[in-house]
Amino acid sequence: MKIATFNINGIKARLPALLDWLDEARPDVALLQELKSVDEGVPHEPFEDRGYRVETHGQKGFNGVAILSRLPLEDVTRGLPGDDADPQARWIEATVTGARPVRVCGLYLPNGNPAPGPKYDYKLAWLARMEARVTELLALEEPVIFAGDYNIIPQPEDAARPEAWTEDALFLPQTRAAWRRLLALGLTDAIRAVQPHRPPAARLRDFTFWDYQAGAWDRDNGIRIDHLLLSPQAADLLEDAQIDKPVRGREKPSDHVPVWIELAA
DNA sequence: ATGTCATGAAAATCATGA
Repeated sequence: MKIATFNINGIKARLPALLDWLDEARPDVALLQELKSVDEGVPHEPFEDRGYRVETHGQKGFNGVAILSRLPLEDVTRGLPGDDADPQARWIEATVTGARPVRVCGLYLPNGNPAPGPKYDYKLAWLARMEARVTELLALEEPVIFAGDYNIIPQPEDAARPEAWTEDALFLPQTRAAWRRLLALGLTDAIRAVQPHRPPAARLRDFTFWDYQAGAWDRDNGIRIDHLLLSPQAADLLEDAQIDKPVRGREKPSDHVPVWIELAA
């Protein structure tokens, strides 16, 4: 089972690039973020023509997440539990069944800038709600995937220029501490789990986002903020994890690229 | 620092979010 996450930065603007990538990458499941559209604005036909069922959790203008699946899909839920008054569409779950069932959670974590401030407070509160939901799902002792745009740079080696991010909500100590708490619950960072051996001082350059501004892509001035975290039972099935970096260099690209895993499931 | 992009409301520019 191949599961991908991709922040597309607008379903309307990105449809051609998204379909080109789907046709070549052929993931069984694609978790999309930043639809920037209501549910009714997401076309189904181009995906259904390719064998994908479409489940969306949209919002006008901003945010919005979706699950595309070529495998049987059930028990779809929308919204991150823990605050019924939160109107932001940033979380969707479903169970997909290949050789065995896998619970997939697609997430678009708040950016949090400027920090400090109310937006950063929302990011930290959202992370606390996510910890609670992760804890619930881990108790099932089943394969579970938490994939999406985390808006978290976990470590200095996840940025080309870490010194430029020290005051940023994506890299502040509290943000990184919340990331470490997630891992401490028992989750595995898929990209880091399968990377080839490198010397400790190596610049890893496994980036997933390059700003549109200031020639960031041309300079490879990127950050790694799109992640797939795996429950222990999912990590046991992990066969591969890759970043589709060349997608960033194509025509009319998103500022993020797809990241995917292959599971023996 | 920003050399950008997408969206929506308002009305062919601007505010917002990233």
